[in-house]
Amino acid sequence: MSERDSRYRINVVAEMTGVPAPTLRAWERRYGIPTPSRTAAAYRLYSDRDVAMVRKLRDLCAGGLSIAEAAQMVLKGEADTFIEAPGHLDAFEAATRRIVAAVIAFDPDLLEREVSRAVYLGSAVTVFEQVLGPVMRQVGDLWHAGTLSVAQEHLASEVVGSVVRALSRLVQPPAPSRRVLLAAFEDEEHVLGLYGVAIRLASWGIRSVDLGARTPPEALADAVARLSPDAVALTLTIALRPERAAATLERYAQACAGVPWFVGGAGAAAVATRVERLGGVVLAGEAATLRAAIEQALAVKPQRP
Amino acid sequence: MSERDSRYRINVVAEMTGVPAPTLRAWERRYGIPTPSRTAAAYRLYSDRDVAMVRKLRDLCAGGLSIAEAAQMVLKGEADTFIEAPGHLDAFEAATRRIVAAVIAFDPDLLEREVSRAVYLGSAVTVFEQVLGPVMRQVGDLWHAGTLSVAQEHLASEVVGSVVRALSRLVQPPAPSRRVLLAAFEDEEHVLGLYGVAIRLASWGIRSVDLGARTPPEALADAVARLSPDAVALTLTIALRPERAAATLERYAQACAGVPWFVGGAGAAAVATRVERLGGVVLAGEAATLRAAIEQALAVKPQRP
DNA sequence: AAAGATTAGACAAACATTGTACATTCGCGA
DNA sequence: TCGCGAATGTACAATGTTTGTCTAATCTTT
Repeated sequence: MSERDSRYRINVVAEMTGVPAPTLRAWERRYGIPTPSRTAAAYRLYSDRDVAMVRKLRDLCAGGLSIAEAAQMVLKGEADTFIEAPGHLDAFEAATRRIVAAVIAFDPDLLEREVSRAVYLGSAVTVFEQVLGPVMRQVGDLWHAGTLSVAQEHLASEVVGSVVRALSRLVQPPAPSRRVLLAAFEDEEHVLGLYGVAIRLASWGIRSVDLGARTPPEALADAVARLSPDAVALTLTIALRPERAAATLERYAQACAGVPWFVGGAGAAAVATRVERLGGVVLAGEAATLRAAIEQALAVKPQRP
Repeated sequence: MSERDSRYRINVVAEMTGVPAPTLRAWERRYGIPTPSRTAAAYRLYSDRDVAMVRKLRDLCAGGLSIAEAAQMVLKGEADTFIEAPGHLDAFEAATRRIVAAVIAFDPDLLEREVSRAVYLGSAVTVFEQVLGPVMRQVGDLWHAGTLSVAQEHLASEVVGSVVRALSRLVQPPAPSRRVLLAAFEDEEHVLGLYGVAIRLASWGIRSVDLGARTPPEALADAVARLSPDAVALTLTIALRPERAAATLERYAQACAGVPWFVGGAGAAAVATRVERLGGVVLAGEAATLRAAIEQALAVKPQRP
């Protein structure tokens, strides 16, 4: 390559990779990786290769490995079977891109393969938050932009949806734990977010019961009455019809009578004030908000007897 | 498949499987299963095989076995033969009844448990045909009869649907094989039958690509054009609006231009004559018809180049 | 002189380990 | 129907490991 290898000082590398300088030194001291060259005055000079190595280590760690194992892996050259990131991307971004590319190419086999592979990239929560969630967001965007056909969007939803659903069932904590009821508003077809919530809840030891898409308020009321869940989470990505929004929300609020309830999803912000007036909680930032809200809600109501 | 020698720390495994870390240690101590390798500092390192083992134990427990029995079974390698165990019809019927009972009782935990247990009763096809299919039929009937609430129907669909979907993905034959495109009519929400078809096709070595619920004819046309499948199978359980039925069917028929296409499901009989006039095939007795029809259709069109 | 790098060592938080103990739960015989 | 004992998940304590960060003293670059 005619590319003369540029050299970076440690703080530049820290900036580029997000790994603090002291940590970089610690990695070198403890695992001997990377081993940058030095100036006459012993200042570290990282080559592009070194930087790529740091990125690889960082990604492997994010995937659940310890730094010691990651280092060993990279040293033994095994890392490439595990992650093939084109240099400047981290593993999750790369996986996301490959999956979206498979959707664009309309290649179901490739899509299956890439999605299955992504599942091994880390814990369920990580995979959902870093890969499958973003994939569906991008697919949605591309679809709205007219880049993707309806068929492509369907295919992506089907494959990714089924994997996420399977993941969410796989990680369910054992039975005697608190339970959250999940459902989508009526006319709401998108339930991927619900599975994401289920996965996150599971990682905090909370089970979820999913009623799925298009759950009418009467059904929700019925389920709440019979199951007495510790909370209810609803997803809303579409826009409620303005003239009926108030009535609809009220019916859902009544269905949740006495149980903490949350509304999340892209369409939640639009109804935030109404929801709050009805005693519900709107999940804006999702992950962070959810954690706080759930903790607060479940702290009040102790473990079921 | 590629042998991955990834190694996971105990907490990662706990999150992946939903089995708490202390329990994992207890299982290892008491039943010697799994026996993860150790780091120099005696930290447990679980391989993918170990993780799969934990999942199997977990599932077997969910299916009603004690952990001791499950462990013994997995150790002796019986867990897989157990799958093909003697299929007395009573067992299937009993499982069906227990699952329906769980739906009626509105007990999500019991439902999960019974469904998980049923999965180990036989091969994917058998389980679907003998248990999960009948369950959904009965649930549908009970719902129509007003015995089940909407919430109960939703819950059953969600749990059974996700299991069937997972099954159908699990049994997909390897890539270089003939391919059938599956989709539901627009406005059609019930896709369970499609997964059943996918499972059956898989047992004959045919892959399927699923576009899922509410696939409009344009999307189908797009998918047919891009994927050139060997056949298309559509599901219809609802009644098409009479005044639009002819036009709708025609659009779907055109979407399938040149490819053998089938219509199945409870609503198929009602449009049988029209479908046949348009060159499609109606699947009446389901299993038997499907086999014959598919064989005939795919015999004409050879393996894709 | 100020900003930034170097080393070595120390430290604390997070996480694992083992062994023991405890509380439920469940099946079985009384 | 009542308890008894085995089975099983979980808690606790004491100890050890891993790893990011911090400190102090010194040196280089600008």
